[in-house]
Amino acid sequence: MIGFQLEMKTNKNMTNQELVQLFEALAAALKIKKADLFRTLAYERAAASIIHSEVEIKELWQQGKLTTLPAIGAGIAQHLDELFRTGKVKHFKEIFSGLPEAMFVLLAIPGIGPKTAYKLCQLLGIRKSHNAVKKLAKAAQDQEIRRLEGFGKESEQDILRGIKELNRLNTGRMLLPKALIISQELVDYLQKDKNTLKVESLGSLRRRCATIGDLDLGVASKNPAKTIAWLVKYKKIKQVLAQGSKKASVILFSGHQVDVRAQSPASFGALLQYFTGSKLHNINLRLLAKEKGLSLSEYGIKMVQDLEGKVQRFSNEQRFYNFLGLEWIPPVLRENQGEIQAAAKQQLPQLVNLGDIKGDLHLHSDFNTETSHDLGQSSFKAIIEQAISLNYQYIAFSDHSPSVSRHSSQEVVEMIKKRKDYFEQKISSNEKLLKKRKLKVLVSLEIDILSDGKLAIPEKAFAWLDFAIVSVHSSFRLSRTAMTKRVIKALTSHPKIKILGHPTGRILNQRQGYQLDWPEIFDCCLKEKKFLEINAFPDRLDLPEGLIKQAISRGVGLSINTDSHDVKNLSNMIYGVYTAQRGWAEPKDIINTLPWEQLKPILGIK
DNA sequence: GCCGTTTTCGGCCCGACTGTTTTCAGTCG
Repeated sequence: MIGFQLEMKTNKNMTNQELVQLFEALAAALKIKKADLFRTLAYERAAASIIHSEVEIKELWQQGKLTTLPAIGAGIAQHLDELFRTGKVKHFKEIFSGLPEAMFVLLAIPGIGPKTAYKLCQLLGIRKSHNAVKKLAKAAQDQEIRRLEGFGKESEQDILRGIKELNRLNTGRMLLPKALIISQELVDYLQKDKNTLKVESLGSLRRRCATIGDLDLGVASKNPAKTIAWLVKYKKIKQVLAQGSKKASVILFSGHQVDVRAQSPASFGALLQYFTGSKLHNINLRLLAKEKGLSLSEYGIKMVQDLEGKVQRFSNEQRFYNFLGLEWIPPVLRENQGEIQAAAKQQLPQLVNLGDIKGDLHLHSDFNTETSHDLGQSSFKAIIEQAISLNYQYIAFSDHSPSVSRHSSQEVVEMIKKRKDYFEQKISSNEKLLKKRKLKVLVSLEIDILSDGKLAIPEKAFAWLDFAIVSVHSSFRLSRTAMTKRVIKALTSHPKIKILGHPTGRILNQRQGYQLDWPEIFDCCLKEKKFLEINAFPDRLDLPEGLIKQAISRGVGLSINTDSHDVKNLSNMIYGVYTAQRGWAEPKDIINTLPWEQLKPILGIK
């Protein structure tokens, strides 16, 4: 977790995010108190496990299933039970006793760990959390820190830089496309050096996570030290944070931190594996290795028994996994969601790829539907030309429904009929081209789900639609029960409604999305033959991967759509595909991998 | 404090880099 205040205070209704902060704070406190190292590690693992949980921990508690979560055993389960019953945990209070609350705020500053945070609070007399960062910044500016024992001029500067970095982190992580662009420029630069043999992204970027913190790159190099020397000459570097013979950390003028690791080509496969993570994936891979008497590192694999410590090196990652008796695991799957077990049984999914996508069912055109939402920017013509260049077999114009507050029900019907006539006319005037390029154009609509679950268009208007998407665009704060009822009511209110658009409503870095009872939504989709969207817009990526995996395991079909509001957004499809891959999706799980003739009956089109 | 299809006890990942040190502790990934 970054940029958040770690939580010492507890209550009966703690969310997963708050619990993660609580457990990280507990681990930090245990480190100060020099508790058993492995007990500390256990709390850190519990925090990591909660981060990855798709269900609320409180719900698991209500169902008596706390210990089904990895890294939650009898001990922590008992503490959580006390927490959810009484809002307090006696044992946690003891762990925190005697520690200043301010130190847990300072921990959010990069470069400051538990020991340093504690020491600074003690030596500078910082106790309260609300102004801790401010007080620390002032002490650093007043050059007080360099006079403290164990600190110096450099560490004082580090603290100031860290506080600046904290403010940047608080503004949110980078969206995936931006991270890809910035890293590509640096990849191009690194490839210009004659020592460079190969450059690859590492970490969350290589796993194609929705948001990225720092950028990590790995270089296979004939001379790692020279590669690092070449890197720090990159003209977009604002500051070199650390530089050694194998790695360097730098900050770019854009404010983003980049970590680069260089290694000889003979060990490049091991380096890729090691720094791609995720952390939990690697921990479990190492446990598996250990069972076989092997030890993994970024240099390769060695026999634990081998006193000479000879390391079996791997130039390629595939052989690294094979050596452990596993299929190569695609980076998008390395999130400790059962991929290691699946790889051992040769049962990894055959992931969906961009090339499998045969059409886009959620596009906004510039036809003015007099909606309260954003209109599309591009014309019919521009969009079909782009669809043709992507080799699509079908697209659907799914503009927003007309605003209900500004139109009578009769006006809405007329508007939708007018829109149908407009598209019919456009389709027929481009008939030759569409036929030649085998592109089917559908007239759909993205209909608002009103707060009571009614639709923003009257029943009559469906006559002018081939099918429809429904989405929530308002009243995000309903209770889970009310929201679930609302969505199910809307989804099942007409047979032409086929897809639930951006199902969680999340906007990355901006809002969390609303609460839904997912098992109920999945059941509804199965029973009523409805589909969930994987919205490929980079700040949505919605469904998130965890729910994709659950939906697939229940047999619910999905549709990856770009929700394009401009012709250039059609290329965002790849981000939806990455997200689908992270949710273990195969082509058979995604309805728009079907050729038109097979999709047609699924959408109920004759 | 967690975990186990050889274990219910005895393991638990480890190397790079930095700063302030005279040989190492703290942080990070």
